Amino acid sequence: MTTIIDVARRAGVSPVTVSRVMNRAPNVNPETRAKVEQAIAELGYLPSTVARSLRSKRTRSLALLLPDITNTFWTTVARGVEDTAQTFGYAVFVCNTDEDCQKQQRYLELAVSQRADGVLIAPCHNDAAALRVLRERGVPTVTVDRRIEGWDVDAVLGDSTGGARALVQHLIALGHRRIAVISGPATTSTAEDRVTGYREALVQAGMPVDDNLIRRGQFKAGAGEALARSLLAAGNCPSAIFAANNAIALGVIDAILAGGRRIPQDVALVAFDDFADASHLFPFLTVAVQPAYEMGCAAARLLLERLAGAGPVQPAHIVLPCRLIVRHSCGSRLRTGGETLSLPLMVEGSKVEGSKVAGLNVDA
Amino acid sequence: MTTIIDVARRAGVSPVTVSRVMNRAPNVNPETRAKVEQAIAELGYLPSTVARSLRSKRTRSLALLLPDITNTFWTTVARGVEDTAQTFGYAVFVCNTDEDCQKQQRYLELAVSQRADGVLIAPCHNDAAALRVLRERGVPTVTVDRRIEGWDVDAVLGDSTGGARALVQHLIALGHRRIAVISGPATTSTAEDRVTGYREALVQAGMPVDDNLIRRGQFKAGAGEALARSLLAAGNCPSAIFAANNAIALGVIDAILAGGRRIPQDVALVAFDDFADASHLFPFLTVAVQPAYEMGCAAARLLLERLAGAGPVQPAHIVLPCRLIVRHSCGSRLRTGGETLSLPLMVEGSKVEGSKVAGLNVDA
DNA sequence: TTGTAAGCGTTATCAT
DNA sequence: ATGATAACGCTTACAA
Repeated sequence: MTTIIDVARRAGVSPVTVSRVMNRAPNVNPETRAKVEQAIAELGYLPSTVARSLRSKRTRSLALLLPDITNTFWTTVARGVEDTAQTFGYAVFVCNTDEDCQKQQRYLELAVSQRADGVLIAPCHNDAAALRVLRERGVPTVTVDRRIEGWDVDAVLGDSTGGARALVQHLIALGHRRIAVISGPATTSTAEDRVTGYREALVQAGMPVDDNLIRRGQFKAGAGEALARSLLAAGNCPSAIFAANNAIALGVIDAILAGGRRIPQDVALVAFDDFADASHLFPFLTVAVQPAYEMGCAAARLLLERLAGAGPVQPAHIVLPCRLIVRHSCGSRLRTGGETLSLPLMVEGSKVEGSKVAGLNVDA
Repeated sequence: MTTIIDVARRAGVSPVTVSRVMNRAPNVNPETRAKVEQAIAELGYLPSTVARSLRSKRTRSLALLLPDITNTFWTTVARGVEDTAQTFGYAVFVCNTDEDCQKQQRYLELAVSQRADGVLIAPCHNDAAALRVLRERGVPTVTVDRRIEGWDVDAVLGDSTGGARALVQHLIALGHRRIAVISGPATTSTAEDRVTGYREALVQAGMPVDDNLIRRGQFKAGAGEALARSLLAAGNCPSAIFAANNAIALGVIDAILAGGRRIPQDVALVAFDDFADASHLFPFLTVAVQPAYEMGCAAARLLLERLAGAGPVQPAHIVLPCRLIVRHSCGSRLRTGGETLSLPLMVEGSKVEGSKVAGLNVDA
């Protein structure tokens, strides 16, 4: 493969000069630059990032560890990260952890071995110990969508608590008095924040919290279905279910329909996250949508600022608001449309309570 | 960061010995190995793949270029590739080309710069010129889902022609006589193969082929919607539409419903590709499902065999069969289930004609 | 079985 | 503005 030396010879200069041209150094004679650029073009020279990285100690690459690359929420986050990174000349490795801490550990070690300049991660567990590999090496890190305990690190989050509260308030406003929640693992902040929002809505409405209506499992369709089945099989079936993410919602839909029940006539359903292009095909589903793409952008920008030595001194916790999309469905006929409400922006713990969401009272 | 020299010092051996231990070389004294392994553990040493790659001239990484990372078909392919690659100790960079040849070109150059050992690509254009960067450098390459013209390279494909034929035969068997197809760009083999299958089904049934019912655009929801709208707006509206992939199908659904029509009562719809977890929510949609995960696995395995110096001498063209999932829907009530038929396996042009699919005659 | 020496392709540093 | 030199961290080739 062509090297910088081949180019240098062809252009009649030293390798260092070629390097300068490649790196847009200012102190190069325009004529020399032209010669070199011609040689580069003629030889189709593409520099080895491997050699470059070894010498410069920067790879200009980021690692992005996601729990489920088949979930459009995560792929949308990934696009935000990639687009932003690319703007700054950074490449992104996307790694699929499958919510599996072992797999995550392997990928983290890989990221370190690859000498990624920084890591973006939706940790599969909120214990900071899992990120030790990064912490003890001082690898710049940003968590996405999830907080961790025990390491105050940059984080970009959706407003899980607020979104959950709004969804449950919506159900309450519709008259539901027996509402269940099916959430993710208790070891992820996102799952627990959504349960917290659920509780808050009930308490604020002066309703009792029945722990039997709070179920936890994986953020996966299979788990959602199993939990919903057991919930529906038990006596005193809830009139509404809040699914803590889109994958769970899909499973819940299965479970409800499999039991011969209808949505929302027999069991109402609200969910966190949307279903991308397919969203209009769920006319019955009111959802709290996170700004996935923007979350990816924000996380990448934060990380890149750190790498550039800029950025806030204190670790930043950026919380982006969710959009509540209220969908109506009287029967089962597919119908598009719905109303959109924006929840207020929240940054760094400056929670805005109440909001117009509390005033929701849309007919279903 | 800890280097091999630190480990060597700590273990009281030379760096080469550490290298031997890391690489599981056989000629290392068990006691020495133990010492070294302990030093590695104590220091938490993770070797630099950057330095390793520079010296060994192998990065143990593959580049995977996909047109749309938010489409579950592609993410499923990606998982197949990753799982297989990981088994062999290879990392995978996933790159999102967005069906944009310029973006693809940049990613190819990046892949070469990164010195990826091999490239898996669903080319956004069937002209081999776009892959020149790879070809002229002898980078081992496998195309996925799409063929290219002008470079006989390894390829792993779904049976687009057969799947399309089966879908259209299904519509014909149901009595449809005016069937439209909305396909992808004419410059992708997949789009054209599906149009070919469509034509074949019509011709075999002795039906006329009306070029006005053949529309082409992007493999995207927006394109599908626009094309379907213009199709439905024209006089002599088709009674059925064949959408050449899942993204197009979503747009078509939009267009049909927006026109106040129902599916399938007013306009029937069949599509290539499924919708992953959400598939059961499309009770009206008969689809030809490609074995996406297996396609990814097969492509990765083929590439890795090449890298290992094994594999067939001639470029291989592996064509995997599609599953036809026939879904029924008399009304608009959500209903799960359906029938599954397997199309015969096809490898390397050994097309199996006819098959039991021709005998399809399921009521809708 | 272990070690020494050299080099992979680039860039940092210093010199001119 | 340009070049000479060394070094990044590892593995290959060869020697002991």
